[in-house]
Amino acid sequence: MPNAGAGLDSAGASVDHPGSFGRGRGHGARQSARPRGAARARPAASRLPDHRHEVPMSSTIVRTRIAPSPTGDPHVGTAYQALFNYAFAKGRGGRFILRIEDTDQARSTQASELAILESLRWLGIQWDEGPDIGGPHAPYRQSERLAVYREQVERLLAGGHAYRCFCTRERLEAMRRRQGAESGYDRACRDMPVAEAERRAAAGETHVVRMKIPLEGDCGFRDLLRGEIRKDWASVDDQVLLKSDGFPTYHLAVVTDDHLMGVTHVIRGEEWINSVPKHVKLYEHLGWDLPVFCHLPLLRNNDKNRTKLSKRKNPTSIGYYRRAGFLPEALLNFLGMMGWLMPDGEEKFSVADMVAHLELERISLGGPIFDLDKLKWLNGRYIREDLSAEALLERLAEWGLGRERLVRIVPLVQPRLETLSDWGYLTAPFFADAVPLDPTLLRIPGRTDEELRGILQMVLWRLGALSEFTAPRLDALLRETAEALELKLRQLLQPLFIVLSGREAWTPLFDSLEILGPDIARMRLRRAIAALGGLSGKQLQALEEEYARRFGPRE
RNA sequence: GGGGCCAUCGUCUAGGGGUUAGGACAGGUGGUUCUCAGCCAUCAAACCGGGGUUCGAAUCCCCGUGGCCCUGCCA
Repeated sequence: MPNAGAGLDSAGASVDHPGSFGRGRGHGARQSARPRGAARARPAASRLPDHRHEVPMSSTIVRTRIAPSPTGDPHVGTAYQALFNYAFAKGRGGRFILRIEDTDQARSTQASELAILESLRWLGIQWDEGPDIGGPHAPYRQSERLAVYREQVERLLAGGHAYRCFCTRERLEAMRRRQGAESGYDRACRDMPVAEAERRAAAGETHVVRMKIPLEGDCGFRDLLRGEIRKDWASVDDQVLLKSDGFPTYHLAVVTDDHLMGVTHVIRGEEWINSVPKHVKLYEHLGWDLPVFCHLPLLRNNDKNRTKLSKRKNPTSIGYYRRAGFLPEALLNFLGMMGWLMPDGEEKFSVADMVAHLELERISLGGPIFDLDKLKWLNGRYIREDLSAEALLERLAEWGLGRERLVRIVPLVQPRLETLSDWGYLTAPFFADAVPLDPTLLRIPGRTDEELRGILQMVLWRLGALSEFTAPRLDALLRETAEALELKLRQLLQPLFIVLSGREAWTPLFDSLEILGPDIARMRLRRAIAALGGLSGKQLQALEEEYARRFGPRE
């Protein structure tokens, strides 16, 4: 039993009053710190409603948020975090907020933001405040709140808690090369006289603003699932807060917005634990109360080392699951099952069940593997247990058998139909997830299998970089790709027909690809590469270089 | 390299000082069935290792080991 309250950083103590640390008398207390068994061993009678200790101020309404970064396809990890934040807030009569963290100007795109919102809507996770519907703390897009962050930066500078740093990227790179993988920034600008720094800044010299991290001592804070966590300041970097483009980094933005938006519970991925000390320090310097921190385990790949879920090894795009025919309620149920189960152990449960029964402290901490087999089983249960034939028909239409989609397919097959009954065979690839694949058919004359794998990988990357998945764009992209790879168009397209349809001939590729959609198309490419033997890390690295040479840098 | 976090069947998990360590997916076998799926039954399958505390440790503590994450003007 750690000596809880005593050693805490002063800021840390403001989460709860010291009393909530020990599992003192009777009720209340004990759920937050969970040094093994402390929380779980609590008497059943106290399980129910007592959550006062989780809220900084007892009168405050619970507010949680999902804060995705619009830099790619909507990720199942985002849905996972959203689900727990949503269920927790709703279970406490609270509010759930959607905030867009688009502070990376280079990578953020509007298309990605729209796709993320659309994916969450499809899942049925409804936010109470967000960039599309507004709310009392608008705007909910960080790129529109730059003045807010700048104000905090000024306060930090004025208080001597931050400093301007004029180091160039080149210098930083050289420094990192010199000191290897040791701890971060060498703090070269930390002791620059303020007058000099202000003069240079006023003269328009580009610079960033960094946080002044204590040189000694340590920081303690509490995680709802793990109890107290301590970290030496010596292992914390003088983190950049404001980039030279005037945008904040995650750390400044998240602290500022979580406070200003009244977020009471920060429920997010475990990957952030190491950053909490910086955040704690910012809360302290800015004079703000800490929220409750709750770090959820990371979803893992089904590989030997259980690495963090990645699109390299797993479908991670919500859009893929949608197109592959998973029901949103099954996907949510499955995500909810990652680390948590209903109190009675039932595996099939709805979001409403979760809202009614979720207790964050019952989440298990081992990183769960996102196991497609179990997801399929669960999805099957929903299909056969919850839907009448009539309702299923409805779902099929919504999914991919609706008139608006069929209307697009008909013109492609019409020239190829001898009888109406050819329809089924010809269009089957539009309505499948995977397609039967005979790898022996996959080849490009004059190229080795390894070269073919590389070509498919580069096509995969190119498709991933395409902002608009439409026939004309695909046409242009694939012609350009063939040329860059020194292939005739038909040499490139021929294997693509096989990869995408499982056949040597199909409906016209560009149009078909558009209808098929990026998620399924890219999945089939990945499966084909795997069927051909896959690519090693070394090969991928070489391909990245070749790709950069031929098409420019990726992402 | 440094730091943080984590550790029950192959997988998701229950159990948190005394249990035949329970359930589910996947796998095996059998039943039902025109086939398959489903459904039912059944089998196999786990407490990372070593110390300590204790009458008793999967459970509490320590040390290992392993895994993950962080170590960016990404988030």
